[in-house]
Amino acid sequence: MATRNDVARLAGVSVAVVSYVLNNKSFVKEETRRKVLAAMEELGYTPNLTARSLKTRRSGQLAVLTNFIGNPFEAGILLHLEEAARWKGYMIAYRSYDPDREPELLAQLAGRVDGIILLGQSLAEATLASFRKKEIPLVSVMSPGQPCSHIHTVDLDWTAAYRQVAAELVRLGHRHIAYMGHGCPSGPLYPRMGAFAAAVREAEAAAAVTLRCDWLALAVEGRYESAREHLLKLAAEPGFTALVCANDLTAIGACSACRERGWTVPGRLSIVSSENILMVSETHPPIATLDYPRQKAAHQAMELLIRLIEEPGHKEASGSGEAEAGAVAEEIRLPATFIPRSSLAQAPQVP
Amino acid sequence: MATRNDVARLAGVSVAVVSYVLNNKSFVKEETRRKVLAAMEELGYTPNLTARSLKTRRSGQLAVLTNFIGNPFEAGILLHLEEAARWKGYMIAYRSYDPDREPELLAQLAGRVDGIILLGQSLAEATLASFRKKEIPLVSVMSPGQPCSHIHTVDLDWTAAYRQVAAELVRLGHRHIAYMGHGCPSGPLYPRMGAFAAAVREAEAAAAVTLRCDWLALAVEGRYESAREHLLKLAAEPGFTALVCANDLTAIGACSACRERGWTVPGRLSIVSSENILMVSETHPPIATLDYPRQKAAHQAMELLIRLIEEPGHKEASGSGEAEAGAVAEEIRLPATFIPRSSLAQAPQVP
DNA sequence: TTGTATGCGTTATCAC
DNA sequence: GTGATAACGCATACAA
Repeated sequence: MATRNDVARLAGVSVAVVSYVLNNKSFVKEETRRKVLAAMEELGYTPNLTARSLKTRRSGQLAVLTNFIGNPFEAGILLHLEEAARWKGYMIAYRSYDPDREPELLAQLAGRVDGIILLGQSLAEATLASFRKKEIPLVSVMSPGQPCSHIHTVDLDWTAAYRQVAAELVRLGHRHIAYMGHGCPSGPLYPRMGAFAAAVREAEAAAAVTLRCDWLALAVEGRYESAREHLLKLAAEPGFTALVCANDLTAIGACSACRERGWTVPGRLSIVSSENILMVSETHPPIATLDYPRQKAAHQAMELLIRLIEEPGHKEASGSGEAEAGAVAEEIRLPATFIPRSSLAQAPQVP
Repeated sequence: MATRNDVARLAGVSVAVVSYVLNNKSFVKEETRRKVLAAMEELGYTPNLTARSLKTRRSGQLAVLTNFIGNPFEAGILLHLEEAARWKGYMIAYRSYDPDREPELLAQLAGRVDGIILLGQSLAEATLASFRKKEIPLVSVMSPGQPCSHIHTVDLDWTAAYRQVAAELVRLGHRHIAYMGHGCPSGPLYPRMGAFAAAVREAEAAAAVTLRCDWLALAVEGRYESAREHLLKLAAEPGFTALVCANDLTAIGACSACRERGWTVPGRLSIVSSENILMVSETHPPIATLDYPRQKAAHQAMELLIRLIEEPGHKEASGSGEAEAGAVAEEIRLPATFIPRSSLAQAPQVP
């Protein structure tokens, strides 16, 4: 609407002075500053951020990519990401992620965002290379489903977390455990399965027991329905007494499926979940889970991303050459807190 | 990184031709087009969207403002808004809304977004006037807490919706009903209270009965805790047999509070909720609720907003003058579907 | 302390 | 069919 020219004319100064005032340069005479401010006020002037971006090559915007914001877990992370970004003077450009639309990604983001936060998505190497070439840094909250080269990551220390869970299950006498994870290898739930497997092996060694594990991979979406179907399959194998879920939505579905089948929780089946969204404390019974410190994860990721933006060349940019030796991806691992709730109990005696 | 100039040089053409190719002008010689495309490919060129915005005065970005994306309801709307925006070629700039930061709003959004979606927030009149002056259209999904002048709105037809609920409650013998709403008049839950009051009056007239209503206004955040506290207060008044909640999060909290107090649902108390987020079908008992067609609401709002952007002067802009006669705010009302579930039953006999 | 001039990467209007 | 060139609104080096 009103431009810097209009302000300058009204205040009787040059356009440069208006800029100086806007950028709080201290050398502007106080009287001039007041005149300029008055003019801006009168015209209802606001600087055009687009023009500024063009000049400064900084948009002040950060992209957040996730494929399903409907999960309160992801939404909670977005909440805290936005909060952290705002404190640092950035805005969030939210865009859902879909592998089919990945080719467009670059064109839609390049020159519009200063950095990118991934929520556990894995990007094609070609895409990653393009972003690196354009020097758009990228940080992932939650490890990408598939290992991606040189992606900075903030995530829970899943192995340590599941170590606690496995130990607790063993202590309570559970010997046959099912893990309900996610079949889609590009999604954020995938790495959790591997971590659980590792934790189980350690637990066996430590407690000198043998655990039998079933791995249930959920089909892509509709976690509730999938949880139901998979529980049915499991019902064919009567030995198992505990179920560990890769996320809370799945656990809630499993819990509800148990009720439908007449299985008591934890009488027949103990359930332990992961993430600790608000709802799992309000189910019946409340579900034991691993608390994922979402705020801390979001803030650390944001801090890292902004550092990469504002101190270029610090990491990644070795600049020239093909051997990106300097490009060591930072990997921040957060500790989880195990939240015991009444969905977890002693294993029932099996005949 | 690579600019249009680089492409032009490499392809041995002028910058204009590159533009022609990008904009699919048909008059470009096929051979030239191929040369240009090859050059773009080789350089990994992507048009700078910021520069384009500056020139075209269109950013292709739409702001979404909400104050609590942690609620799966709001998150679900965001999801569908993004979806609709994407189909139309727009991106979403997500920003949390906080009355304290409203003054900054204009400066952060002006010139960066082509339009704004509010999620039930009410803005100060001064802010609204500024946006109108800058011709940034604004559509609200859910009615703002406080009536705002000339804001286009898409929301549920709450009066009609609660009419169904009230009739059902009366039919089941309930005569003393509590409504748990939201005390904060600027939030999206506030208008629902008024709608329920109206519906109750109608129900009384229609069924020739007298209903006693208690109104419980929740304190700002932490709905679960608030739900607990207010239920305690209600306990002092033993007569009531039904509770209607303004949203599902509240209802889940209330349900859980009942369990703690040893009140059975629906034996002692029937609960009806509003919104129908995924979780309320998985609680124990499942909670009867009003389904809010989030996708439809989001899509209609987005469609309206984009129409306002792309057909300026159609609405609002009578352009000059003070009497904004043409500025009739559109108000789209969606029908709700009542979802009966087992949290709702016959009223118990009271002594 | 302030003004002038240049360029950021586009689009769009002209000429040629 | 294609090539110069002038804006868009801002930041800033340099001159005054």
